[in-house]
Amino acid sequence: MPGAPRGIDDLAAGPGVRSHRRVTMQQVAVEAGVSVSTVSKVINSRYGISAATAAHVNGVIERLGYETSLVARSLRNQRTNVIGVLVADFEPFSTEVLKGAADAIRDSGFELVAYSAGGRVDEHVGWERRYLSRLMGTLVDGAVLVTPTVTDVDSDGPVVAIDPHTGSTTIPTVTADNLQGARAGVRHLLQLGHTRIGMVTGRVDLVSAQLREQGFREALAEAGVAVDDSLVVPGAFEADVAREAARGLLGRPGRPTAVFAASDQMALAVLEVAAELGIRVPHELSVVGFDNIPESALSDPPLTTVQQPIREMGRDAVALLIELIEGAEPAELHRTLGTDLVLRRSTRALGGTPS
Amino acid sequence: MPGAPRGIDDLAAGPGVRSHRRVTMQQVAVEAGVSVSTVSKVINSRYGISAATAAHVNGVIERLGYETSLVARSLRNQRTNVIGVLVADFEPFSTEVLKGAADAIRDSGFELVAYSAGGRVDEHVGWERRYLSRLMGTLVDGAVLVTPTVTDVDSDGPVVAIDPHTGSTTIPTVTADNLQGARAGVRHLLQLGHTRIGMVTGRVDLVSAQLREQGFREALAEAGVAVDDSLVVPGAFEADVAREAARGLLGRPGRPTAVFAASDQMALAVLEVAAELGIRVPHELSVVGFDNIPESALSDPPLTTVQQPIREMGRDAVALLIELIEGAEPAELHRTLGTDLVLRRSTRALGGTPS
DNA sequence: GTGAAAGCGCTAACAC
DNA sequence: GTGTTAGCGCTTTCAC
Repeated sequence: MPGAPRGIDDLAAGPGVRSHRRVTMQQVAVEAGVSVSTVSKVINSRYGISAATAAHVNGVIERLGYETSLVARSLRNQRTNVIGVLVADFEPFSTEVLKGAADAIRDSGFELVAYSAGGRVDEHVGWERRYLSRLMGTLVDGAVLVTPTVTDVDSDGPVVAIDPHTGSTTIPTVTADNLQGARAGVRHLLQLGHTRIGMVTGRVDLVSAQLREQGFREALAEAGVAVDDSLVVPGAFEADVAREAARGLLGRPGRPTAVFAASDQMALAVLEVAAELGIRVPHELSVVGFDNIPESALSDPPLTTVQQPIREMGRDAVALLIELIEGAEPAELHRTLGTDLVLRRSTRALGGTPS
Repeated sequence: MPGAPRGIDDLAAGPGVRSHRRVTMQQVAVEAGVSVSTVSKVINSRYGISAATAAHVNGVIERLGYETSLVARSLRNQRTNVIGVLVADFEPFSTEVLKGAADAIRDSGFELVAYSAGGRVDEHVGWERRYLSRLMGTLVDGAVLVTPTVTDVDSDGPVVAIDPHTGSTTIPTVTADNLQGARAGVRHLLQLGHTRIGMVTGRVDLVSAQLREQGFREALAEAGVAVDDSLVVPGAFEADVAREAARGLLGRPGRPTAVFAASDQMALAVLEVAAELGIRVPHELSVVGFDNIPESALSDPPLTTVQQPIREMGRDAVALLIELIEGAEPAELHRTLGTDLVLRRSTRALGGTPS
């Protein structure tokens, strides 16, 4: 019984009838009086279509406001020309990465889609794996994993990790020179005469966090300063956690004269806590961060920090991923970008004269 | 066969041998010795499956690491349980929105995907329309448009706009009380004794920008202060443009004693230019922003600004969208959230004594 | 309880 | 040049 009021039926009733469902190629074909495959060929500029037909079909497409369904096309083709970026949450670091990724995507013919675990990372370690298998090969041609919670992803397509998990051996990575960076940051503190230096560490499962702590320890050892482990507190790369840690660190007697935080977000938290406790920065406390996120330049005082080229990392990761997707053999599968110490006003010589 | 950890390769014994492609339901079915439809029923917990079969199939799924293809499922079902957020670029405002959206998505059963035009908005006005028709009804069940470049979207599904384009009549919107907010900001300046007040305006095609300018003019009129149109300069909600505008505004003789910027990003740019020109803030220039993005609290001096609950706007937009998707009749289709003046240190009484 | 078969919207052989 | 046909991986009647 032809009782179903479906869009296609409407259209079959006569031209010009617009239903509320999305316009399909089928409808374009009927409306243009040609076959679906002809429409498909017109859309994809395949050979073997007369100019007149092409023009006519394009007219109908225009008139009906037709756009190809990404999903249907993806199911049919193995290629989708979409790159996915998987981030745990939208915060300053991942946002910078996203900007870099967007830079790299420009004029590449790819589109960019970001998936967020919504900050629920601790509850769902390994969420990337699930997302990856549901998307890869169908929705995206490849993916960039930002600070992933998993080591190896047995993915069905190219994957590049930014700031990878510890022990990632197989997947290509883009990362900053965390060891050198941390060393430089701590050396700076040492040169200013500080010896009682605290550290707020990052997410223990990330290579970057481990290397930053290692750099901290090495710089201290190099200067013949013994590490006081009670001054090394966990911050997990999260502002809240870092704030708590900073309270413990700064609220106690014999507090450090300087703090190295494994990320700017955490360094900013240290700054806040210092203000809260009436500890003047840099007069009574020097603080060095890591990342050089935009916010670090705007803090009071502006943060001395180890800059890593986050945006460039996003750009490189996507560029590398595209090479992989295109089947090229990239020269290097593990790219490490340099870090620089950015001197601002949150550090100062121990016992220095007031400015 | 002992010691074969590659489930997929084992399975490839039959027809359709393709080693590295994703695991399909078909493969699970073969491996489990059942039909595809049975596997589908197990996955979707449909009735009519024996506990034994379910357990067995689940075991195979586990072993093979199978995950359903989002694309294939989307093509078949009308529902995808995915919500899309379309942003022009990843910057502080849209990122805050994204965070709010992520909040709202939690435990809703929906997933969140962000699409970015990659900052190429000016080149591609109306990009949302294209994305929308390619995604809606297939990839996403609904979408949130952040500061869209288009008025009406003849979309095939629910759409909610945050900070909409001028003249949007049909689509539901979530927005802040821009008029009141701007009035409050400018009144604050007037109360401090300023009368020569400049303004850096926003993207002219956005309702928010227009209302902020209107609020500026109304507050001035209300105080009996004539608007000097040469003091109203376009900033387009972009830091670069605002910087240029600020240079013109502050570099000239007879510069204003106060500036109201239609966004924090632009206010921050004004701060930078002031520093560049050696104009001390707030001593020689008061600055009021709009948004209260995180960065505004960290500037030097911290920015006095009109706060709009960006994150909440993201949350509300998604909540509203979900109602729409679920077929509910939302009580209100246009939600306006309150704004508050946040007093920090970038404003000061005209001719006030040094602190 | 389970399987066979149709079909979502699209593309790519291959016919005509 | 253009149409016909066969699926991509999945869900869902409807038989058995």
